Amino acid sequence: MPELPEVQTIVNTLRPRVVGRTIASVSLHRQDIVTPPETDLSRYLTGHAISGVERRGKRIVFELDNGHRFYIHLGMTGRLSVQPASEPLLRHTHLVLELGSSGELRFTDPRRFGGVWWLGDCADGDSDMGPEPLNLRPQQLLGRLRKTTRAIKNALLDQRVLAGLGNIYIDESLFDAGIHPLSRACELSPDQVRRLNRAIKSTLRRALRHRGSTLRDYRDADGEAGGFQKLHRVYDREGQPCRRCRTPIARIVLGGRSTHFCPKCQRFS
DNA sequence: GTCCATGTTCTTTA
DNA sequence: CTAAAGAACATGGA
Repeated sequence: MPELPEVQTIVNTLRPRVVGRTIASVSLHRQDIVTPPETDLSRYLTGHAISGVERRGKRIVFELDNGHRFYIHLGMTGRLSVQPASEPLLRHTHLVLELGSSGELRFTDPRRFGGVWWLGDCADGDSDMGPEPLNLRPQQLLGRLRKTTRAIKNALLDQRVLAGLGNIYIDESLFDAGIHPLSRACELSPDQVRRLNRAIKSTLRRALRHRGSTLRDYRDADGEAGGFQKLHRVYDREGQPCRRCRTPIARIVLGGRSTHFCPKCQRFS
């Protein structure tokens, strides 16, 4: 469910409700969502205040008053919500942090592709991730894309190339840039890369303005759905007319994922 | 029963 | 050896 716009919206809604709060107690219903596996989360978290919440790629990074950090990744179906303790727990709620008068921070994830990663005082846990797409220079993008012969769609799915894009926003950005998803990353012209860089930023900014896309599960920390799915131009629109030229949107499978594009607006080159 | 799903990581192939 | 493709993970909805 979560790509950069959804994760950022969750962070924005979470922040005012958890920053400054002290974790009174921890209940972990499944140890197997925690990495490293033997981490004693309860011992590390109980009694500490949350001093900050930030997004890095698709990760939600929490900082404690002692400088220790951990992050939550939502995988495909993960949700974070802040609710009064009196609200019934959703099924598949794996972690609950008791925050006093603020209520409880709950992590729910049916498919369990998500989880909690303990970083402790480790300075960086993100050396394996690419740069943030919202402050990216076209020259940087060109430098990273030039190193791989993969289809541009597959290259952009790789979080080591760019951090935060996923299946929806890649399809939407490639449409905006007029680039065919099968184009080899290393063969894009400097002009195409400039257009792609602009398209990624404008797509993400528009999605952020609409608080992300809710296809099924996604909700922000207040339980609100996003609205950007109504503005998708290609994602999940197979067979429907292109909003620019009326040609039916095509769907192919790339990197094991559905890939949507307009065969006329995104010519193969 | 079938196929599909907003993601990542491990394994296999070339 | 490396890069890229494919399978696997777990659950639920159509």
